[in-house]
Parts: sequence; C-alpha cells; structure tokens
Amino acid sequence: MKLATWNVNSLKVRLPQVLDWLAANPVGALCLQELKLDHDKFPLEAFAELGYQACWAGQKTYNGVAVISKGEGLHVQRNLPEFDDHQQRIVAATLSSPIGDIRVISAYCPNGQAVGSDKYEYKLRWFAALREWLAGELKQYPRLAILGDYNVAPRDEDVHDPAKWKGGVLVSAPEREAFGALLDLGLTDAFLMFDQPEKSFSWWDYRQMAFRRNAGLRIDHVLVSDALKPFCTACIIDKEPRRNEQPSDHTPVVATLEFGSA
DNA sequence: ATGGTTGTTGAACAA
Repeated sequence: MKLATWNVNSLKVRLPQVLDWLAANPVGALCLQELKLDHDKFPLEAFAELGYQACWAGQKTYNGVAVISKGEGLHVQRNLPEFDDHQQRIVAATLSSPIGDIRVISAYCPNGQAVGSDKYEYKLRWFAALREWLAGELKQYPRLAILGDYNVAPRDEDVHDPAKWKGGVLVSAPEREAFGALLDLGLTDAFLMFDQPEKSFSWWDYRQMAFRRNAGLRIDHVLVSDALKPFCTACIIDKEPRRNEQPSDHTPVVATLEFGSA
C-alpha cells in the first residue's frame, strides 16, 4: 500500500495531471494540498472513474486539502478543532488496511511569508495547535500517517543553498523546532529512513528556472507513527510530474507500506 | 538587481 502527498497548486488546473499520475501510480491514499477550489466544486466523479473515493475540505481561491483513497475514508475530520480558523488546511480520514485502521491526514501547513510577519506568527501558532491535536489523534489512532506540505525544510541538506536561505522563512530555527516538536510526538520523517540521493527536493520555485538548476527545498513530508514505522519499506520523491507541461511547483512524495503475508 | 513565475480574481495577493 502506498501513501502519497502532492501539493497541486490548483486542482482545477492540475486535475488531468493528477489523474494521469494516479493511473500510472496506484496508491492506497493520495493526499492533496492547495486545491484552490470551493468545497462543492470538487471533481469527485473524475476520481470515482479511476476507482477512488475522496474526503476533502475545500475553500475558494486559497488552501484546500483532500485525501483520495481506494477505500472509504471514515471519521472524517476537517481542520483543527481547537483552532479557530477559516483556512482549510487539514482533512483526516480513517482507512482500513491488513493491520487494522490507519489514520491518514492531509496537511497544508502555512507558508509564513517572511520571518517576523503576521503570517509567520500565524504559522507558529498553527503548528502548536497541530501538535496538540495530533497528540490526541495518536492516542486514538496509533497507526497514523500525516502527509503534506509542511513549508519547513527540516535540515540544511534539505535546502539547495543553505547559506543563502539561512534564517529565512521555511528554514528558520523556530519553524524547524515546530516541525521537530511534531516528531517528538512519536513521528518519523519516512524519507530519512532510507538512503536517498543528495540534493533531493520536493519543491522548486517557478522563477529563474529553479527546477532546471535543482534550486529547490524539501518541504513536503510523510510522517509515520511509531506503530506504522515498522511497515514502511520505502519513501521516494517522484520528480517526473515536475517535468510536465504547466506543472505544479511541488512534486509527489510517495511512501510504501508493506504488511507481509505471514 | 527587492527582480523573477504561476494561480485566482479581476489589481492585488499568495506562494
């Protein structure tokens, strides 16, 4: 069973690419971010034609998240219950698997704009609220994966030019601490469980031919709980969709779970 | 060089 995440930067524009990718890459669940679609404009039928179901939290113009899944998503939760916010950044659903229920969360963490800005303060408050909520989710659902665009590059190795980015938004110490506080709950960055190519990134700015120069950041992550971690056998970044015509600025990250047979 | 690109909504904002 594969779990994937992809910030599509407008599902309206990227829907054909997402459908093509799903047809070539069957998954148990695909978490999407930045739908930029009103809640009732979600293209459920297009996914149904490929045999997928979906849970989503849509919003006009900005944000919006979804969990596309082979099986039905149950106990759907939208947004952080204790955080008063109209921005649609979280959707959670329970999926069944051979080892029992797995809680799958699609997260679109705030960008933060610039260190010290109002949006940056909002980002840090949002991460704190996410941590509080996740602690409860983990108690209720020990087998949990939270996938999404965290807008945090956790290590200097996740930054194409650490000197240039040093202290800036997406890499600043408070943001990395907020991300680390999630891991402290008993979550592991699945990408780092395995040998990976150097300079592996998941996002490249549209400007200045950043993708061709591999001037990117690794800000999209798959976090697996301690109970799920032993079943995770691979995690890769699929750069192919970033080469598409009219691509998203992000590319998918895909984790493999294997449940064995005996 | 405070530039540059894309998406949404309709000149500005967000990323």
